[in-house]
Amino acid sequence: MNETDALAAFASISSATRLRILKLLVEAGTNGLSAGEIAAAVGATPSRTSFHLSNMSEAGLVTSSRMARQITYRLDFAVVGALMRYILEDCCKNNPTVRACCVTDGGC
Amino acid sequence: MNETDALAAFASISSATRLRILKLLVEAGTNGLSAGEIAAAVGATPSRTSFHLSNMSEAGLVTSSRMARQITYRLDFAVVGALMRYILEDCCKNNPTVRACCVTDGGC
DNA sequence: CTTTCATTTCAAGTTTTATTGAAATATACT
DNA sequence: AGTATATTTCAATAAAACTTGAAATGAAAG
Repeated sequence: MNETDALAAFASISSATRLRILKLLVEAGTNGLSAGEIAAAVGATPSRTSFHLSNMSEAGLVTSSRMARQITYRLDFAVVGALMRYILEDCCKNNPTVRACCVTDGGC
Repeated sequence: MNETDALAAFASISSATRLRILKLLVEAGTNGLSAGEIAAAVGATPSRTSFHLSNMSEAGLVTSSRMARQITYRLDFAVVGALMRYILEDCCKNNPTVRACCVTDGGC
C-alpha cells in the first residue's frame, strides 16, 4: 500500500454510508452481498448505492463480480489489513502506544 | 472511539497535507512541533497550515499548547491507537486476515 | 424479440471543503 | 506605549463531492 492508495481508502471510509457498507460486508464475509441487498440494508437508492460502491471499488476496498443479473460485492480484507499496516508502520513508525491498541489484551 | 469520531478522523487524514503533518508529528514525538515549523516542513502558508491543524485538532488527532509566542502541536498517539482499534474491532470484528497485518512478523 | 429485473451512468442542482490574501489576535521586546 | 513575531480568523473565490431522478446498459425469461 502506498500513500495515494491510503488517501483514497481514508476518503472512502470517511463517509457514514460507506463505512456502514464496509461493516455490512465484513459480516457478509467471503460470500459478499449484491448491490440490491446492500442498498436495502443501508436504506439508500440504487443509484446512490452504486455511486458509493464504485467509490469503494476505486479505492480498492471492494471487488465485484456479476452473478447472473446481480452484481456481488465483497470486501477485500487484505486491502483493509494493508491499510492498517500502512498506518501502523509507514505513518506511526511502529509507535508502541499505537501498537498496543492492536493486540486483543492490549491496555488501550 | 465512536463512529462519529472515527469518521472525523478518517476525513482528516484523507488529505495529503494533513497525512504529511501526521507523519511529521509522529517523528517529533512527545515534544511536538510549532505551527511555524510544521508550515515550513510541509511548504504551506501559515494560514493554510493553521486551517489543517485546527481540522486535525477538531478530529481529536492533535493537541496544542502555547509556548510563549509559538503554539506547539503534538500528535495524540492514544487517539490514533483508538482509531486503529475501531477499524480492527468495531468495523472488522477482529477478522483474522486484517488482524494478521497488525503483528510485526505477520504474513501480510 | 420484447419484456422484466438489477444495476449503472448521466446531467443538473446543492452542499461541503479547500485556497488565497488581508486583517485581527496574542505574546514578547524595547 | 510602540514595534516585531507567531498564529489565527475572516471573507471571497475556486474546486470537489454528494444527491436526485431519469435514461441507459446488461442479463434472463417468456
